[in-house]
Amino acid sequence: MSDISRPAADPFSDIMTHDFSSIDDGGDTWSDAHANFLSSLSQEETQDLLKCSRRLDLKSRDLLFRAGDRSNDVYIVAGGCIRLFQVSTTGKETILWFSFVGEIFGMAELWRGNSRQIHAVANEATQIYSIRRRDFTDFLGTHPEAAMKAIGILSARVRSLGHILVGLASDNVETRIARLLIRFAAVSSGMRCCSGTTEGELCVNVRLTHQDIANLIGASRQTVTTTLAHLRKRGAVRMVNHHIHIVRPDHLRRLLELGAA
Amino acid sequence: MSDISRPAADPFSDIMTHDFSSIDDGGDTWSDAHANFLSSLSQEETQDLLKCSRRLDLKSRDLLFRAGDRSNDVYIVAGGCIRLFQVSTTGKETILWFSFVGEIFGMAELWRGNSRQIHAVANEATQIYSIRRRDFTDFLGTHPEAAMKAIGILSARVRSLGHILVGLASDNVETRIARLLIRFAAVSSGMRCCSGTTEGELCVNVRLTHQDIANLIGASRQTVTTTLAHLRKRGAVRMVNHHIHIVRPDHLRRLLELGAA
DNA sequence: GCATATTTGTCGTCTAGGTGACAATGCCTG
DNA sequence: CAGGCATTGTCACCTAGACGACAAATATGC
Repeated sequence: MSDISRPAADPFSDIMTHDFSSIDDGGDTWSDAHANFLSSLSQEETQDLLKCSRRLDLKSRDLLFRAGDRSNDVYIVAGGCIRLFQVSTTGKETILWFSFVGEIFGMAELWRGNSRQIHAVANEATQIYSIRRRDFTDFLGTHPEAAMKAIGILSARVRSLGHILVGLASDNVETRIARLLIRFAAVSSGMRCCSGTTEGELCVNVRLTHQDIANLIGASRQTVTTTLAHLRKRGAVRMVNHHIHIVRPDHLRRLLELGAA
Repeated sequence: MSDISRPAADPFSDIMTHDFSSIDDGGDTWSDAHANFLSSLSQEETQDLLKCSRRLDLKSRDLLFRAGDRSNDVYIVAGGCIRLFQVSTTGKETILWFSFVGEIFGMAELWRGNSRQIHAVANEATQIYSIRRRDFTDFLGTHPEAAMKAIGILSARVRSLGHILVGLASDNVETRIARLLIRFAAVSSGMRCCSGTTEGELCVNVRLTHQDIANLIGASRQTVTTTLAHLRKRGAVRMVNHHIHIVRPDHLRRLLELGAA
């Protein structure tokens, strides 16, 4: 495996230095949607929250939970990346979310009571803080500031899902890919690229197979391969060390503004 | 206009008696997603919240806010129904949400600061409580219980949007319509149907044109018309007073379980 | 009660993109 | 280092559903 998104030796130092607040992807701020919950808390809050957490270490592809599970914890990514997805009755996998360092996930299912709606697997070697439902709600109850932040994060997710929904309903595959790449570039801009970016280039610093992209945008793997080849031929993106670099961000952004080509 | 979803003379009495908690739509509980925020609050909380609210009366099709607006209020539906949608660059309208009596909306955009992401129009004559951002956040800060409920509602919306997303990515139009109808039947089960339902029948007590349905499920109006005609021919649904009755709910549910036919 | 606008229903026609089938390449593991 | 698995690339084929264009039926405002 390449060194893309390699978990930091000490995940904590990583969490504390992440800050994407200045990246804009035109309209929605991805950094906002993928807000770093943990680093938004004060030292004290962080301590109060993590003191009742368990650490989990996951290897790539390890399953954290599956739909139907009773597990009722909230999780925070300490290092690595978690893929959250749903499988339809026809067997098709749809990726709903990637959770990166510092992000909290599983929160939306706490208030449902019974069971998980989605699947969560480690997209690479990943470290997790696991917090029991009860501990987490207690924490929120006793830390109003943190509760507000939780509301902010859920709000961001609502907005983000809304955007994705609109895109899925009205854009063609090329546009959906363009949007995805720009968003992921914004998320991963915090981690410096293994092989350096040329001026003006954006690095999509996440390990994504064509199948992953297909599952993220609701398309078939073949179409993704073809469309990506097309974007490459036009010089909009290029492959570097098995991940994508956006050569001309404005090129892709124009694609988005124009809608379907 | 027919008497579908006619706002009650006194919206309050309506709000207080609504309770969909027993309706299940198989998997997700629509009633949960469309939780009645207002009636979930205690008498005291309700008073504290509404004392700083303004009442707005909207005629059918009145615009409450549009994308880009600076308006930063949260709203609660006192009577009627609000359509929340986004328009893509190509002019295609995607409906993200319908807010019914008692529901709160606009909340997800409070934490964004700058501007509205979506459009909101009255789907019929509608009464609204409008609460300023500041008042609302203060309210949440001083009423932890209510803050928790807000989190619960946002969580439900996240789950619901996730479901819709998965459906959009992997189901065909017929399945998406079936799912939509069942969900809306569950929501509107609280209001009794103007013309009575036969035993075992469900009434989709919402005013929806084929175009609306198309915008909700990401399809073209023509396809919706055809598919609905098909479902009618097969006896799964029937038209009563210009709204839809689900004659055989289990028929539609089977459709969902099987996935694409 | 009339005129206009909106909604429904039904055609062809056309295409984006799904599907299946392979070969080629690369990668990880024993 | 070899075999196996995952990923990419590229076909040819096919179909769900978009789109445009109507006519008919309804609703709504004046």
